[in-house]
Amino acid sequence: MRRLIEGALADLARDGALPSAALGATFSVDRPKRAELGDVATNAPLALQKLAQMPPRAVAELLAERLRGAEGVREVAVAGAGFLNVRVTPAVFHAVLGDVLAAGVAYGRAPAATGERILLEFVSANPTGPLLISHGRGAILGDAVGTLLEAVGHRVTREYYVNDFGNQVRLLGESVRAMLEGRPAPAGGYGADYVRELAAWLGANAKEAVADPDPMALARAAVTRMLDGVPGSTVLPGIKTTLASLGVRHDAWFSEESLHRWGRVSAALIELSQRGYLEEREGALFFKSESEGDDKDRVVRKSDGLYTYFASDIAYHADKIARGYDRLIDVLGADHHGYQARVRGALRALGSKDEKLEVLLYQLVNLLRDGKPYKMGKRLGNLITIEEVVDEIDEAARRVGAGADALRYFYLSRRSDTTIDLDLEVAKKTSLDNPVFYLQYGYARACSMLARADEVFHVGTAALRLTPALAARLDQDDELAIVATLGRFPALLAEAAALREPHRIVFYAQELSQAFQSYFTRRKDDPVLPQEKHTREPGWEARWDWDKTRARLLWIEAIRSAYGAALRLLGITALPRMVRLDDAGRDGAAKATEDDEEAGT
RNA sequence: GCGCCACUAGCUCAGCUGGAUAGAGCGGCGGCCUCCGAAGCCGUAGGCCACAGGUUCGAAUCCUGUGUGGCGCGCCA
Repeated sequence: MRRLIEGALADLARDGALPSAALGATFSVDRPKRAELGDVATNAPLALQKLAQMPPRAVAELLAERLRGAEGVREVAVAGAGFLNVRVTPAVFHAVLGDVLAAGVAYGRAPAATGERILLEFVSANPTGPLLISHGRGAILGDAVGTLLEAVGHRVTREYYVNDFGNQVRLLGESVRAMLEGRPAPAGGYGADYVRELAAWLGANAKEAVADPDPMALARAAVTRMLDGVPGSTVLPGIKTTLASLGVRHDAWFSEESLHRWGRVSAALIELSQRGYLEEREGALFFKSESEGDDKDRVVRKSDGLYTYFASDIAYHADKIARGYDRLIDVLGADHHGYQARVRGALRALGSKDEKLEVLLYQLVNLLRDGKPYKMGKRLGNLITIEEVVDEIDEAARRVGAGADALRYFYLSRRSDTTIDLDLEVAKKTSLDNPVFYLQYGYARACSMLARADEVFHVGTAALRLTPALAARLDQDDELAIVATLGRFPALLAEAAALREPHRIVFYAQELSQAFQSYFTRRKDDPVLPQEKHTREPGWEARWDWDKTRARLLWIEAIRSAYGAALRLLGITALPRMVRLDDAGRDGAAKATEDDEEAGT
């Protein structure tokens, strides 16, 4: 439709009816807010008025004249100050339906590997403790952004940067050692339950690391356990396991320690030094990031001779560039936003284009309990892990995966730049009222109708073809409105990917589900499939309008495809059917969970 | 003090690359199951879009300022 309008404008310019300067204007081509106005609306006349130096209504009239008679256009109306409302022919809707049916769950996707090579770094939580509920946001956001980018044709490497070097890791090792020897944890060390479990396992299974005089040997063994988990432990399932249970995937695990081991850190610093970006002051080595737009210069080597975290970060980003990516995306929590300037500065100082780096910042998750701030601390021993929240919801919903779906929905349904309040009590109490189940229910309902059509009436959509005659049987406004919604999906997906905003997909899926479910409830008197009251009359089969049924089944199949595509992008399970939890069952399940918890405390 | 992010219905949030009468879920009120899944649907009440200026034919949307809240400003990671 946009092409049609652009074409019409170009024609007008060529004919001299419009100044060619007017072609530079940007305008919208959308569905009007009120469906009765038309199928497609554009504000082009309003947007063009300045450049065209004509009143908008005059532009609108010219454009309307040009569009009338164009293929697919049924009716054009000039409205308001200069809007153009267009009604399209049924053929346009049918073409959309054909596209969706042909593409299936791949609907809306661009051909693979047609875009940029992107390195997407996310989570990268310190491997000194289990993943907490607050880490979930970065994990799920990063994963969903990765999926979106892939869907529009980019080649994405998802990477977890493992901070297995430096103070924190050393302290983890020392805390384990202290635990093994019955001493209290060192200052700033770790003393939570999971360290006890970690120490017990390492003491029994990693004798070489325990015996090694190098304290880093034990620290490294501990990090490996934090990532892989302690077999059979619920306290320490392992970061990789937790991410897998959320459906979060990484392609690569990049070790910070390896940068040091292979001399990458010193090499990067030498490079900076040769370019005149390093300066020694008071015994420490500074990177002159202030000259590259940072607030102040940053230390890369402390006066005690040890490199800072930032030093490895320079080397890490230099390495990413060297690996040949077109774009580096770092998904970071808002508490790291200060990093951008210095890392950007370092890339620029190393002679790379800093525009390659894109920082996707997400605001933090505020934990509340009964409306009051809930402070978590590794030393307080009150850590809320992803694992435990997910398990609890799984149990309440009586399905493994329900917790991951609920958490993914929770995090993905909000824009990344707003702070989230997560009330643990409310989250538990309302886990079964989570809107994610609404999304899944709509999908299950579509599947269930298709299955019933196939099994009971032997009308499988796989064997059906959308012929023009069949397509013409879809003529109701609400049916065509949903087709129009399906038609929007590819553009929406492209936009969501470009803006790195998965929440747009959530709201789209919600809208689709709502329109779909509303349709069936409102049309109880005009069912797609024959009902009992029809089938008990002899000879009903000859009287039933099977073509209408076939047309609508294909329509449902198309909805199911787009719907499934959206859920897949979000990483939310598309369930072909959902086990009904009646009110008693839901209460019972919720109650059982509470009881269990009390028993466990 | 400086920087980043936000402020939209009672609550949680969409809408923000300017466009027509600002939307959804939850909660409130009132309806709808002998028939395609009621984890559903329909209706209804509820809004100085934080505030003040500015730009514009047009501002929830862009700019400036103010207020409130979150986060950051280590020779920590």
